[in-house]
Amino acid sequence: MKFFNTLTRTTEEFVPANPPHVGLYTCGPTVYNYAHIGNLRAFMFEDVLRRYLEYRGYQVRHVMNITDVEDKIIRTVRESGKSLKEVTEFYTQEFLRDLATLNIKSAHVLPRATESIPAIIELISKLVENNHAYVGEDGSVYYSIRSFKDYGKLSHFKLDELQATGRVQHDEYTRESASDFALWKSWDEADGDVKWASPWGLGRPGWHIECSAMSMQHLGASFDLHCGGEDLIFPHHEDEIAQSEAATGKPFVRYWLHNAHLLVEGKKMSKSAGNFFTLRDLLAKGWTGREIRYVLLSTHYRKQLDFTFDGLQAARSALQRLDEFLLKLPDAAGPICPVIAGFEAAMDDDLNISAALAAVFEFIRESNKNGAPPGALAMWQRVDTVLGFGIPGKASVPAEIQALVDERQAARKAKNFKRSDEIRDQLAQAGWVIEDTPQGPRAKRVAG
RNA sequence: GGCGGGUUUGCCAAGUGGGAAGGCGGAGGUCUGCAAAACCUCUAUGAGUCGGUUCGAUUCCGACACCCGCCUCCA
Repeated sequence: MKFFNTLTRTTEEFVPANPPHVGLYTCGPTVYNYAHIGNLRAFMFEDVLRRYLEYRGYQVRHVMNITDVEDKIIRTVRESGKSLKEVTEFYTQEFLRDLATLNIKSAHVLPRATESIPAIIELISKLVENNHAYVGEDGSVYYSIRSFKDYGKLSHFKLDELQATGRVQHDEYTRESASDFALWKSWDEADGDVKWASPWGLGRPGWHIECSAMSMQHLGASFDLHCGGEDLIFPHHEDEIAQSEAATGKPFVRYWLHNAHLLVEGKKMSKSAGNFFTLRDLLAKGWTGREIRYVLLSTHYRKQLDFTFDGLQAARSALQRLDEFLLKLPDAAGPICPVIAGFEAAMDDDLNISAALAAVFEFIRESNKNGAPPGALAMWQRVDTVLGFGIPGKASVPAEIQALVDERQAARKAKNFKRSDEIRDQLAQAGWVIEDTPQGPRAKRVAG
């Protein structure tokens, strides 16, 4: 199995440090608002990654942090008059619900930054002792980028090539170099009750340090996989490497995987453009979690994805065709048939989902034409542990619906087509479609 | 300015130095009392533009055009 490693910018064979165990850390949400569809693409990619690793027999330990203390959260707390805990707990639960809607597997460990303060302080202390960090006048602690000679190895930026932008100059904190970043931010009045005691006085952790502390706490000083959106490459992940490796002297992460962002209807998602969607927005428009799942995972994770309503419609049609196929498969009994040709080869190749889905649809067409191989349903159950679309139940037709189907069939036999068409309309009203197949009528529930 | 990605059929989207997957849509067909549903078949002599290398390029190299991302707390 091969992955494109951001660190080397090449596609490399994946070899875990300690097989069959795999340590996977994925950067989680900052819980001050609902996740939007762009956020969810990242979690979808990570879900497919994890599921495929498990499919391949690895025992994955998946850790995803919840960032529950941060500037934007504090602003929300201040503006809402609620407590930090109230705000972050609410959005954390909403986030987990979104993941469930999309059938994204929950991480095994979901550490919160606010529950990891001791580990964070310990890590910062180590960096201060090592002279990789220093305490500013106001009691904030900063990481000294110049102290880490490999700084820039992930993003491939050179320090002197970094263009200073407005944000650097506007920073309210004191530090020696504009590019140094805060490990610990000293408390001020605007922070309200959000504060913890530390060797440097009251304050709160910076953003990057929490991921270093929590990932190493749960996965060790070195682990296999670390993922996130491509925007996190710099500075977030670059800074994580600097902090972690300066503290431990060991290589932090072996494979870095990053997903590209998405556009909505060809444009960058923004509230002012009116193309900003949360999952609840899409559900309210009548789209289902699995349709959204299909759209989000069907484009390769390193390619920019254009999220459109045409795409959702296409996903709906494709899934209907898949469901139709699965419903006609005989129940599994006996041996499983070989996995769809090409599926694993495609997924092994840096999760080439497009090619994998192409293999799936070729299999469907071939099976429709010449009959599915025995054990196909059991095989699909295994494939679906990766795709996560779910397998439609052989829907039981309610008795009153079946009675109408039978009555219509009797009317047809008696050539009473007026009556049979009435019943057909009636069934349509109730959300059922009749398929008159050579084997007789079949009632099918229609979506929407 | 620095670093990086992209441009494939109506839309979405793969692979590949030697006649371009797959999905959606569209067209035709099978089935049907008629439909619908379902299924089958077909649907890019051409891959942003111009050069080069090669027996041969969509695939390699070089220009150019356009689009996009990152450049200090946005997945």
